[in-house]
Amino acid sequence: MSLRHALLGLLVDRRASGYDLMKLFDGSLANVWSANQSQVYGELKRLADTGLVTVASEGPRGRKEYALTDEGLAELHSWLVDTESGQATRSDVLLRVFFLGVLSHDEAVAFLRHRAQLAADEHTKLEAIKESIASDDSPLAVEGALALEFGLRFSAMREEWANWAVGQLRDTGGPAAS
Amino acid sequence: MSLRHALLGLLVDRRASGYDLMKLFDGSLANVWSANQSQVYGELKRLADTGLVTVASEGPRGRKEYALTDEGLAELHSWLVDTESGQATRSDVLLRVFFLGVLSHDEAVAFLRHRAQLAADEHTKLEAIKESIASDDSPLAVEGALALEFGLRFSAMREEWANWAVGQLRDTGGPAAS
DNA sequence: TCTAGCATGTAAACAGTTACATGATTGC
DNA sequence: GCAATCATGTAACTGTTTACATGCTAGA
Repeated sequence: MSLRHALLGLLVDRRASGYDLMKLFDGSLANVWSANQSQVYGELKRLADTGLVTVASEGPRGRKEYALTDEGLAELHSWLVDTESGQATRSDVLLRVFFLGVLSHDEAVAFLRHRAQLAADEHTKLEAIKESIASDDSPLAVEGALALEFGLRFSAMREEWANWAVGQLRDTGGPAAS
Repeated sequence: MSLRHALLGLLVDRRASGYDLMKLFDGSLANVWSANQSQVYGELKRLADTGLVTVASEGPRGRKEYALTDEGLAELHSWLVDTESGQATRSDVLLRVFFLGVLSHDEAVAFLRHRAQLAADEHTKLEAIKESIASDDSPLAVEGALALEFGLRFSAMREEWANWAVGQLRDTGGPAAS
């Protein structure tokens, strides 16, 4: 249950309404976590019921501004420090790779080339973001830069891997070569 | 909904019962996708209702062996070729990285070092798997090798990134340095 | 006035996890 | 006979998505 912690994290350095938080998800956090409206409002209500956040003020249009409580900060802290690990890796793409044998050689190559292209596109997109945050001095800049670098390295890795994999298929004649 | 396609994929080169499929998930596919018993049995029933698989034979203890139908193979094929992309990246770890500012410098460093260690451990584990599959000549060996290489590159990348990130914290004094 | 954007919520469905429940068969 | 393993299923709960529903308010 990380959505809860994402909300707590966002409330650390600002108060915000559900609406504000949704925009933050679509903005700064988009490459890392996503959430939709239903989920955000529901979770905020639950967080308020549990006392991890409070309704700090109510504005026009029924706007409710939420603020983090001490309990909420404590919960966030323990989640951050917590030595979990039980992440059941689930990769849509690797699952497809596993069944590449069902495709013809050409189809399999096209699949991998497409993957390489998607990774390259993402890399370009992240480079652009890197340029833009280099100038401004927003909060989350330090942590954002760490996450960004992860994305850059990951997309580069994926592109290299996909190109390597195309070579592998060529060498072996490929799975189910027609 | 990839579980459905994982099942179809596993049924391509063998017939299997729900029980067999669960073991396949825990075995060959464990690093790529996971599924539990309830899910497998439920999905198989649904697949049979839709005609994507059939009950090929019934054995002792109520064992039902499922086989892929032509419709099932067609569905698998179109899933493989399908140019999706809309994968909402959700990274538990990067989410934590984003909120690293809540932790003290030492805690943040410990977090990243732990990440580096986990990645290194995974790399070691995958190296061992690579040795073991080099010898035997099972089906899925070609595709499995592609997925394995992805895992090796990814774990190496994660370890390098985490170590780099520790250096970044040191340079900047770190978020919320105490 | 009217549109765009602010703002919150509910309902239904799907996906996935955990726990419980049952019973047959094989091999020792 | 007993234990291990084979084999299937149900119920309850959590998380996520999609769609629907409602209404206010600021500004052109």
